[in-house]
Amino acid sequence: MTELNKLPRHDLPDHQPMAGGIAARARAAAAPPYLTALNPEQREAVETLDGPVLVLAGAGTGKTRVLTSRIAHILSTGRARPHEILSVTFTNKAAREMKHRLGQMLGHAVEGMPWLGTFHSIGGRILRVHAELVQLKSNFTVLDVDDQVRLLKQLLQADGIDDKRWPARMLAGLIDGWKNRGLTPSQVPSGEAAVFGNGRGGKLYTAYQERLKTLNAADFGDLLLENIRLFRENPDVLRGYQNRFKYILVDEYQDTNVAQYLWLRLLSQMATSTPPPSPPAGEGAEPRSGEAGEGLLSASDDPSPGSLRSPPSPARGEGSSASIETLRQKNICCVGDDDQSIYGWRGAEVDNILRFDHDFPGAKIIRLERNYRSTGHILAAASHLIAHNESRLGKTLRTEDVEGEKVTVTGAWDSEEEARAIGEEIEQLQRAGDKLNEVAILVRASFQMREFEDRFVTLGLPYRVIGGPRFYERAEIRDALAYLRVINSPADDLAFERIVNVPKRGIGDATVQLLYDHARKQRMSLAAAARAIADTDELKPKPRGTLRGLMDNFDRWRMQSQAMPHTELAEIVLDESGYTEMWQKDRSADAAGRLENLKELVRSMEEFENLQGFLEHISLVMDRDGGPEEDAVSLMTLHSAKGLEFDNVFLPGWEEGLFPHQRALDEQGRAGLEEERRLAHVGITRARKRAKLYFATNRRIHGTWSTTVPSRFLDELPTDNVEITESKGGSGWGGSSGYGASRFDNLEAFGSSYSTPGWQRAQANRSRGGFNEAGTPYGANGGSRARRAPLTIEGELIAKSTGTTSEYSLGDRVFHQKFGYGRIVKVDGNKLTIAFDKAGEKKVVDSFIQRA
DNA sequence: ATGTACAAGATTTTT
DNA sequence: TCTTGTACAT
Repeated sequence: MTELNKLPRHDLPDHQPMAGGIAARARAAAAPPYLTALNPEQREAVETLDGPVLVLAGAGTGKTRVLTSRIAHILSTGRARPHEILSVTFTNKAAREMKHRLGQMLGHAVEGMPWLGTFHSIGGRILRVHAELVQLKSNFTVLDVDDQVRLLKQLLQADGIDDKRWPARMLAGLIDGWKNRGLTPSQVPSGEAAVFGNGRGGKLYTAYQERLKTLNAADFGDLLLENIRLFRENPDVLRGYQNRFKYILVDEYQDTNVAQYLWLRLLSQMATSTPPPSPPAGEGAEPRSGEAGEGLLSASDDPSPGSLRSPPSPARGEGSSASIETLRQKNICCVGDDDQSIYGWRGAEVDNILRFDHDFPGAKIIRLERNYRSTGHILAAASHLIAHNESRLGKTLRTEDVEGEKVTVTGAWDSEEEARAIGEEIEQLQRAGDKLNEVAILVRASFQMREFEDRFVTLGLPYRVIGGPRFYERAEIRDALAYLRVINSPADDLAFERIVNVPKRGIGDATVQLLYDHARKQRMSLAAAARAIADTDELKPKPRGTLRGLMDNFDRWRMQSQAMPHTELAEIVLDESGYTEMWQKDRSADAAGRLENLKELVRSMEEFENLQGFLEHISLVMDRDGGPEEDAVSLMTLHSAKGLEFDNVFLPGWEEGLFPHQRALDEQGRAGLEEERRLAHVGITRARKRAKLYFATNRRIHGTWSTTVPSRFLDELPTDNVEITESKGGSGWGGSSGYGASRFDNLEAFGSSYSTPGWQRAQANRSRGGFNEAGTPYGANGGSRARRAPLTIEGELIAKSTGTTSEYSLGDRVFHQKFGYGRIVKVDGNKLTIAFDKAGEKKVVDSFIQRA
């Protein structure tokens, strides 16, 4: 308890004024300031340090503050040292915010907290340390979505699957989903594995994993899945981490998926729970991820078998088995809000939070229900709306703030008028002295943004789009990174493929396909294949020359990278490859900006010690700090608004089909509707002072105008807290008649149609697969393959000279697709010289021939 | 190998 | 409506 006490008052978060006066000061002398600033429920959440704790924190109840204070408290009571605390958040943004707040509270002590980050970044770190145990090299590359899809495209092509009917994106989504649910290839339910027909989905998943190993790569899902496998197969490693982390803190627990849950469970050594009671969904409900997680567990070695799988003991101990006693119940603290779970569509499992006390017997559940953010009307409206959800734990948020302004609902003739009306209201706020930084427009789908952008441009109103394409996702940055990646790890196929013809050098699809065929057959990387083929007659002289030139360039750069600072290397590479030149010649409007971005990239490399370190950072963080912000309206989707707050929040597009989104309804049924409602709840609760909802009667969807109907969510708002206003867009309509007649147009008239959701059909079509036969553990098929496929960089060298001896010998009669029949006259490793009957003597690689 | 013409399809998004 | 990707011609 040292520097914590010296905390200056202004470091305390601002929306929750400290109780003033002498009494408060007296208390402050007794307790450290990070505790006195808390209300009783928050304080309980901070001070309950022993055993598992679930903090059910509603919107705006200060959950981040609870987490930071809790860490401060752990440290100041000397229960753990900074490096013994594991704190995971859901996004980088949240991790940064957390670090920032802790920095204010703890000063430089934060530097000693290495385990503060996201699930994936921490999983990635653990994996790098133990890479050899999962058959990777520690310099493995982490594929992003784009790489992932391109790799899958190759696999599909090799398998003769039409990308039209079964796009690689779809397969990527499937594999992602499986990984989120903690399923290895052998555990994918057979029904789901059959998606491409004939169990092909599962086979492709296996092939994909094999290819990743060959390339010494992992995708984001692997960061956790491989981690789980690592822990399972190496109890000593697991034990090490279990001992290391004395306290585990989890933010946004409602958004954790099964893989994250399993990872946490292993680390915290919790008792195994039985699956939640099967949902009352009726006929043939699809297997939900909760069960899938159990499948994973039972299929492999649960560290604590038997006794714990029997019904969960609600109370700890209870005279039952000693094994529970011996279980170290970790001090895990999860913070979340079931009403803010909005990522179900990508595998988040609300059940995780709903069954917390099953997983952690004796868990203490603390509710934070005092909202410090919103005024009375706003909170009441949001609460009333969310109360329509059936599956929730239920919290009653309260505020001691003033009633404030009512939530407004405004109808507009069309989306254009909606934009105009909002634009005008914002200008009015601006005139009244409100900061634009305190204004946000939250849309359901990103296509809605365009109209607002157009409007703001004409008005000259400064705005910023949040969650647009990020820095590291820009094409030029990814290209530049690809060059660096190939230098850093030559086996990085995806990077190689990306830049092999950028700038254009005349190496087209045909050449790449040839390389790919060879690489796949030989189980080597594309770069290695390029090297092997560059010496043969498979290619025409021109592409062969360019290819060899490119490989030589890479060799040289790789050599230089040892000798010079990596920033300098980057400049040289971009220059000599002709990449900079390409953009300089480009006459389009954004070329200059791209060049600027490239410079920015080189600048940002300076912070890192070497290329390797920089690339590692990129693959895990892929994020950029926004510079200082000038005063501007924020425009973003509801999803990216989670965790933010603004004085004034505009919520356009509350129409059936858009919000709730039709697709959510079709695909997820009631669950989808409830998630949409949670999204609506999140939207409204972002507002501190004013929440303004809009709906348009006509909206252009994909170019064609269609008439829309106000969202059912509008009808679910409490009348007392809502005011129905007229559109100020002033384009004739909107005044006297129409929507004003009843509450929102003729809502009642079609209200009954809600009850016939199309989702039942959708759900019936789905497979109700059980699990595959308890299968081979993950990676078991790696053994047969490893012999011929040297994993990484070494593979290059082997392919280049000898090592792999050809299975062909002198004099063999062979056949070649292009050159026809011939006889082998020389063998050099896997390179053969063949006298062809028609084509004469050619050098080829053995993977292109077969015995005649 | 590359440029152009047309068709299809178009939530939410982090790592 | 507009973007993206694929088929076709150069």
